[in-house]
Amino acid sequence: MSENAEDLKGLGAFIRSQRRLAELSQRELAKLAKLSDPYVSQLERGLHEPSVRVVKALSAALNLPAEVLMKQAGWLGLEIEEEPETEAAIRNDSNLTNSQKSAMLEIYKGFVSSNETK
Amino acid sequence: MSENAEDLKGLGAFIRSQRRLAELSQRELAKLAKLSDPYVSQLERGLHEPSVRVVKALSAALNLPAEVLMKQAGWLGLEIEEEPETEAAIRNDSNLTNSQKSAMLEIYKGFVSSNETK
DNA sequence: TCAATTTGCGTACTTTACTTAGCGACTTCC
DNA sequence: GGAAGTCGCTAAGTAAAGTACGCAAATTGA
Repeated sequence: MSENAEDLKGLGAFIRSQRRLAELSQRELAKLAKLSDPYVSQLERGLHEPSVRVVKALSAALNLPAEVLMKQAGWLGLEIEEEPETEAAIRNDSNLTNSQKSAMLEIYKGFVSSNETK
Repeated sequence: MSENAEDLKGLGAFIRSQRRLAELSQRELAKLAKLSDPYVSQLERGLHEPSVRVVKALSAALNLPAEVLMKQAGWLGLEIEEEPETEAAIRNDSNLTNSQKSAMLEIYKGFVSSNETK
């Protein structure tokens, strides 16, 4: 049945990437989420299935909705949205002026197209 | 901070009511969900916080969407909130590399904070 | 009436989640 | 040259999740 071992590795990799994006060390994230740092290390390598308590603490520390982590863990059916709707998010963001939106969209498109020609 | 002790009892009571609604004994439900029957008994009385694996197995056995049980356990926000969420969209965008994400996030935060002091 | 099952639960045990302590491989700074 | 800090990780322990076994109080049914 191959099991959820793959899901665990996926979740771990996701946590690691989000932690690095937030520029946090394992110890810093552990402190924010009130966990031990070796356990964060073990989770990132997919050695354990975290409890819901832990997932909620991690998502809070990483400023992510808990649903996103749960979905990564394969715990939630896809009924929770979340597509890479970056462009739409920028356009709909009331915290940005129109010219700021244009600037970000241009930067974004530049990044994406430069990646495609890789 | 007795905290989630109430949530646990609520979840247990909910499981029990759903099980009876389906006309199942604890042993039958346990077999369907591949659990031991004393454990089902313990869960219904709120003695333990089940893992996600167990919640999923129970919801499948009871023909309920997992989200319903998770909400009963207080694990899920009541709905999919989502504000602007531009940051989350950027972070989740698989079309961007990590350094590109960092760059866009920095630009974005710069815009937002400059607007606030206006 | 009285076996024979079935119900839910107490208890002791195993397994897994999670922590405390510490190691080796870098850095940084004197 | 170090000392001193930080990084991710291993190893060994504790605590909590989950199971195996059995018991007493209901049911069923002859």
